[in-house]
Amino acid sequence: MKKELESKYNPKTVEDRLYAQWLARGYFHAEVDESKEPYTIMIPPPNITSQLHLGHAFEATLIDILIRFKRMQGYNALWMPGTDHAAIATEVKIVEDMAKDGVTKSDLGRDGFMERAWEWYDKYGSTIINQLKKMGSSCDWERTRFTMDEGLSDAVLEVFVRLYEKGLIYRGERLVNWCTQCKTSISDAEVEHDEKQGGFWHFKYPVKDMPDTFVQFATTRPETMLGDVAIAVNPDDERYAHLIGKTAVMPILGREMPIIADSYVKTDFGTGMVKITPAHDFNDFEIGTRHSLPNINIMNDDGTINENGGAYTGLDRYAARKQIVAEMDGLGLFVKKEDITHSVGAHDRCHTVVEPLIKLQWFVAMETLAKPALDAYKNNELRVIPPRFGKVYSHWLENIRDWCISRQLWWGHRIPAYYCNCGEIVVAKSTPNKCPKCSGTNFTQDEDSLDTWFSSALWPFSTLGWPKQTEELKYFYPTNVLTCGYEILFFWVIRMVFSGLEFMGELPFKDVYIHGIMRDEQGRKMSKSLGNGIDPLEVIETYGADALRFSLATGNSPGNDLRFYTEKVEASRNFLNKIWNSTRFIMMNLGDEVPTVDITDLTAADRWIVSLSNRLVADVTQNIDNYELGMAADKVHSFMWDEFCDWYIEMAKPRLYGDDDGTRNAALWTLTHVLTCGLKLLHPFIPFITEEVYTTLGAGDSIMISEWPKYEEKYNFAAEEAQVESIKEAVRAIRNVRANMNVPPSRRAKVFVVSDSDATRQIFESGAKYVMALASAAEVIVQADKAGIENNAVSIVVPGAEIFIPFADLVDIEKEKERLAKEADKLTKEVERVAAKLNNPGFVDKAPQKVVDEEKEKEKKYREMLAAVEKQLAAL
RNA sequence: GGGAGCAUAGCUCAGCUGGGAGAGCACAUGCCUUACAAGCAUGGGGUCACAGGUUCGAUCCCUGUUGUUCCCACCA
Repeated sequence: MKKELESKYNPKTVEDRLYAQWLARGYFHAEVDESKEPYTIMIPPPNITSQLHLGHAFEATLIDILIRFKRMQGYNALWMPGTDHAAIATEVKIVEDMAKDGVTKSDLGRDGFMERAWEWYDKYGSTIINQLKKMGSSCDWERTRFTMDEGLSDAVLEVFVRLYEKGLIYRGERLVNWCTQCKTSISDAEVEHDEKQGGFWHFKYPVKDMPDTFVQFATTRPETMLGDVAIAVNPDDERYAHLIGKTAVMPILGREMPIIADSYVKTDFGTGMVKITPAHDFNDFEIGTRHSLPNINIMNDDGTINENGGAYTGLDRYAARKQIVAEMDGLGLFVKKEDITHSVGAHDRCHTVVEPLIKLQWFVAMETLAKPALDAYKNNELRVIPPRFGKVYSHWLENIRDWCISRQLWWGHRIPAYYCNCGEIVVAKSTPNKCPKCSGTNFTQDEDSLDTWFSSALWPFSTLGWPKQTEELKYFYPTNVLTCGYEILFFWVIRMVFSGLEFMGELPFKDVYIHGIMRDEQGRKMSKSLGNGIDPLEVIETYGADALRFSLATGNSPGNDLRFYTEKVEASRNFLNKIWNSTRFIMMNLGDEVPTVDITDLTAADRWIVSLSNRLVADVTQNIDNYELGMAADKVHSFMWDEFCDWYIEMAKPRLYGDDDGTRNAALWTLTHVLTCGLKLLHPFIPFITEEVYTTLGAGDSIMISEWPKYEEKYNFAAEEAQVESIKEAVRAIRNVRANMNVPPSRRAKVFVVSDSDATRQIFESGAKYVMALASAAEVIVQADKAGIENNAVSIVVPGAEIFIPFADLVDIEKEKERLAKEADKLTKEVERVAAKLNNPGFVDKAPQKVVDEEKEKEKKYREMLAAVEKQLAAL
C-alpha cells in the first residue's frame, strides 16, 4: 500500500495535530528517574507584560534544539517553563490599562489593585504559553511555574529571612535612583543613559567676611542648589588654598556652608570648584559622608520641591530650576549658561529622568555573595559561551555595589518586615505573634515589595520546590545550561549564580549560552515604539513554525545579533519542501516495506552517501554539543540538499526505474537509511515536518523519542567516497561541455570514458548509468584506449581518466576555443602557484608532510589537466 | 573616561586548532528532465577595512590606524 503525499508541504495540516499528539503521549514530561541521566534547562521566564516577540521565539528555538537533541540522546530532558511577574514593567502596564478605565491605584487600593493584576496575569500568562506551544517548544507544561506562585513566593521569603539573619540584608538611608513618575526606587541596572541637550549654568556664591570674593561653579541642575551644603576644591589647587576653611553663602536661602578640600575635585575641569549636594548626587553623597556633611533633601517623591526649598516649595523641579536661575540672575550671581549635550539617566521603563534621592531602602550586601560567584568563573567551573562575555561577567562582579531590593510597588513580593509600634523590626516569613521587645501584637508590614530579580535569581531551584528538599530538586539540580540574551547577564545570570552558590552550595548551571538580540531588516532593535516588532504567530501562520525555527537557527553564531528577513524564512520553507519531496520520491518507489540488505550489496554510490551521512552525524553531534547550532543546521542542510537530493537521488533513479539490475533494493535501503538519518539530525531544528515524514515513512512511532544516530565505523567508506567524487567531477565536466555546445537536454550523445586503469574503469562502469542520467548522455562507453573515437571529439580530463564526447558537428568551435583558453589560463596559474610553493625550501622543510604531499598531488593533477587542455586547444 | 564586539560577494552572514575563501538571497543564461518551478543545470561577482609585524606561508596570531555597534562609568 503506497501512501500518497501532496506535492507541497503544508504545515497547517501538520503542526497542531502533532503537537497535540506529543502532549497526549506525555513526551515532554520528565519524571525523576535515577536510571537515566537528567538534562535540565530552565526557561528564562518571559515577562507577563505582553505577548512574546521574535526574541522569545529565537530563544525558545535555541533551547528546544538543545532539549530535543539531548532527549534523543537518551537523557531525561526537562525543559521547565514559566513566566515572570516582572514587577515594575507589569505594574506600569497595568496602571496604563487602568487609566483607560479612568481608575488609579489609589482608587483600587492595594487589594483591589492586586486583584486586577492577577487578572492581567491570567490573560497574558496563558497567551505566552500558547505562543511557546505554537513554536513547537517541548516544555514540561505540568511543571509550569510563575515567580509569584505559592512555592516560589515561599522561596523568596525564605531567602529574605536567611539573608537578613546572616546580616546580608540591611535597611539603610542611601541615595537611590528615584523615578518621579513611577514613584519608586530603581536599581542601577534599570537606569539607561541617553545623550540629551541640556544647560550648564555657571553661578557664584559670595564668601562670608570676604567682600568681593566669590566661589564660582557650574551645574546642570540649578534646583539642587537648594540642597547645597558645601563648596569643594582640590587640596592641591593653589588658586583656592586661601579659601579652604572659609564659609560660602547660598544667597537664596542664606545657608552658610564650608569650603572644603577633596581630591575628587579636578583642578582642570571648569573653575575647579564644585558645589556639594549630598542628597541629590552620588558623588556628592560620598564626599558628604567623608566630610560628615548633612544631607538636605529638597525634593518630594513626585519631583516637586519640598519644605526645605523655601519660597520654591511645591514647585516642580523644572519650574524651580527656571526660577532659581532667574533669581540668581537678579542677584547678579548668575554668570552664564552653556548649551551642552550630556548623558542623563532615565528610567528604562517610562523614560522619566531619574532623580537621585535619599531614601530608606532595603539592600543586599554584595561583597560576600559576589566573591564565590567570581571565583566560580575564574576557576573555570562556569563556562561562558561565547567566552568574551565572561570578561563582562567578571568585570561586573569586581565592581559590584550593594543591591537595592526594595521597590515602592504593589505588584511583587511584599517585603517580610514587620514594624511594631515600639519601633522594633521583625523579619519573618509570616506576621509575628508578638514583639520580642515589647510583647506588643500590633504590627504593620513594610509597604514595599521586592525587586523583580530577587525572585528570578532563585529560579533554578525555587522552581524545583526549594526550600523543600524535593526529589526533583535533588535530581534535576544543578541544571545543565542557561540560555539567555546578553542584555540580562547582569540582571539575572549573576544573581542566579550567587544565589545558587549561597543556598544550594552549587552552581545553578555549568554553561551559560549567550545569544544576541533580534533586529529588523535595517538592524534596528525591535521595539514597541518603533512599531517594527514582528509577531511570531504571524510568521508561523504564513510559513509554519519549522520554517521560522530554521531561519532563526541558521546563519548566526553564539552571542551575535540576528536580523530578521522574510526572505530567509522563505528559503527555510523551501528547504522543508525539499525534504518533503525527497520523502515523496522515496515513498513513490518504495513497496510495503524497506528491503533489508547486506552491506556487501551496496554499490559505490550507496556507500558514498552512507559514508557521508555517517561522518555528518559525528560532525553535527559535536557542533550541537559545542552550541554551534547554526553550523550544525547548515551542515545538514547542505548535505540533504546538495549531496543527497542533487546527487544521490539522481544517481539512484536509473536503478529504480525500468528493469532491476540487482541493485534496486540496495538503492531503496540506502535512500531510506540516509533520509531517516538526516531527519533525525534535523528533528531538533524542525520538529514538525521531520516527525510527519518519519512516521509517514513508517520508520517508527515517533522521531521525537527515537534514538539520535551515532557514528558507526562499519559505514565508513573512504574509498567509495573518493570514487564517487571523481564521477561527480566527470559529470560536471560533461555538463559543462554540453552547455557550451548549446546542446538541448533532449539531444543525446555518446560519451567515451578512457582509462588505462582497470580500477578506474570499473568505477565508471558502475557509475555509467549515473553519468548518463546526470549529464543526459545517451550512452557511456568505458574503454582502455581511444579506439573508435573520432579525432575531433571534445576531451575532458578528470582524475584517472579522459572523457571524449565525439560530436564535433555540434560544437560551436569559437565558443569551445574560448572555454578551453580560459581553462588553460586558469590551470596555468594554478600550476605556477603550486610549483612556486613546492620550490620554496622553507615550505618543503617546515610545513607538515601531509600538506606537502597534498600540494605535490595537486601539482601533478593540474599539469596533467593542463597538458590535455592544451592538446585539445591545438587540435581545434 | 574604561571595556567588548564587528569590518569577508550587491544584501544578510558562516569560516573550528594559520596551508590560496563559502552559504542563503539577489543577479545572468538555459531548462515545465516522470520528487520538488517553493525546482534543475550553468555562470558572473571578493586586495577577506587600512598599515606594519611574526611565519616557509596570514582572512585567521600580534601592534597600530580608520569606521561602526554595544556595554559600563560619568564631567560637577
